[in-house]
Amino acid sequence: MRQSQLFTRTKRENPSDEEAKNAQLLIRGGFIHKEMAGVYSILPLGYRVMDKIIAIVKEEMDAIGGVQMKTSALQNKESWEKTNRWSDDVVDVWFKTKLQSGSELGLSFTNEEAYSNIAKNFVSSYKDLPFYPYDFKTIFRNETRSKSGMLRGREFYWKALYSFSKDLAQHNMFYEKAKQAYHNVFKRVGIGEYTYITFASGGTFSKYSHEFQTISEAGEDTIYIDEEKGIAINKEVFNDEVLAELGVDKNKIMEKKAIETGNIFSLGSKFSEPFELNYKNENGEDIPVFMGSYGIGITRLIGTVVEILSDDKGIVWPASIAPFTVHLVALGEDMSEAEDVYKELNNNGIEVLFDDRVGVTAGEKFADADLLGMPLRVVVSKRSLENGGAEVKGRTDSESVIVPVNEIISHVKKVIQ
RNA sequence: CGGGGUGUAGUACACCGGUAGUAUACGCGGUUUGGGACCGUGAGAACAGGGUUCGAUUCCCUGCACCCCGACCA
Repeated sequence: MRQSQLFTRTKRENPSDEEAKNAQLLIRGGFIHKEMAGVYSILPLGYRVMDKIIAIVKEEMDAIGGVQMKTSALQNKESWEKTNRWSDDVVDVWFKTKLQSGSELGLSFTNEEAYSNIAKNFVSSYKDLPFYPYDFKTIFRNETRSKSGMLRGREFYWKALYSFSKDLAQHNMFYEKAKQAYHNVFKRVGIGEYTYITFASGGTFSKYSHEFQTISEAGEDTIYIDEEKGIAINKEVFNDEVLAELGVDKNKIMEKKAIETGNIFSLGSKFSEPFELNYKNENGEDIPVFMGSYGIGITRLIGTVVEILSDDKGIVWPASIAPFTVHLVALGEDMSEAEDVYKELNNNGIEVLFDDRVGVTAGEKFADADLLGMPLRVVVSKRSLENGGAEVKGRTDSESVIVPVNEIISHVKKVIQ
């Protein structure tokens, strides 16, 4: 994409109405636009990041048997009354509205009811199980206080997968696969080394749920990390008994603030019972389906990556989710050589943002490249050509290297793999 | 929802009970051309309502918006 065609502009200064680093940088770079507190529109650059994260999550969900679908945002009252979650006294984050007829509706704040309701139409025998539908969806929560930019919004985008199994054993097999898939996701989006599977409160059907907590001062949760075991314990369940059960030495743990970037949860029959979501077993008996839920906040993940991986110059995108792999910067009036490089990169399937803006100084282009955070910066100018080609620099490198023009493609491919 | 703070050009900030200023961004002209370069010039602003006052952007009240702390986060 040509930067001259990108309608967004970078801003030199932080917005006065954002304190959170992730929101400041994303707004300054033109990745998002704030509509109101806790509500952001995703601009072209931000959309490319979101798109890549979605692709990664989709791949991992498909790999463990997930089947993608789409549940509706508008939800009818009846489904939620079955589980006693319609009343504002029980759930205080509802956004509700009405049809012209007067019927009440709600905007999805989660998906259990929607999926249970759908599954009821298709489950009748143990032979129908298990299955694992999931979707990406805008979720609405009327939070009393949104905060921290993209980390806690009133409208956000998530992936929710639900497992429908015949019993605990079948459920557990998938649950373990899901754990691994989640590890894969966080590793692939570049925050694996900061993210710990964390034991948290479990509810009726399992002692623990598992959260994926990414270490960050911007986080709302406090966790205790056992580095050796590679696990953590959420403060909400932290006590001597839990420590003993998990075999964690109290003297070897670190207390950290963390962002809950994902969670997986055994639901058991909590939802299948009120929906009478049963199947017939081999003996013809009605048995409630054993459910599990698996969520990842996509927009929260974007904020988390920025929160963790940025530096004082701007954002540092991991190559896997960067809007573009290469930020091609043309300096000087004669951009013909840069144009050729741009075409060549495109022809080789390398995603490139081409700073072809006329009359913008070198310093400004460099500052923008740092702020926008593409993994590789390639400068083509009179000087670089005199020096033997293009200057290639990784976002976090301090020095660039000269690469002959005819070797740029192979060099880029080698660096990003 | 409790507490605290803030609302002024697109953005970030000043000042002031009596003509609202600077930077940046933007338009135009020119000089520049490797880390947000420079000169000239132009356009552009007081959250809303009420009150006090000769006069309110400034002081007071109410509302609204935004930020932060806490509570909440099934």
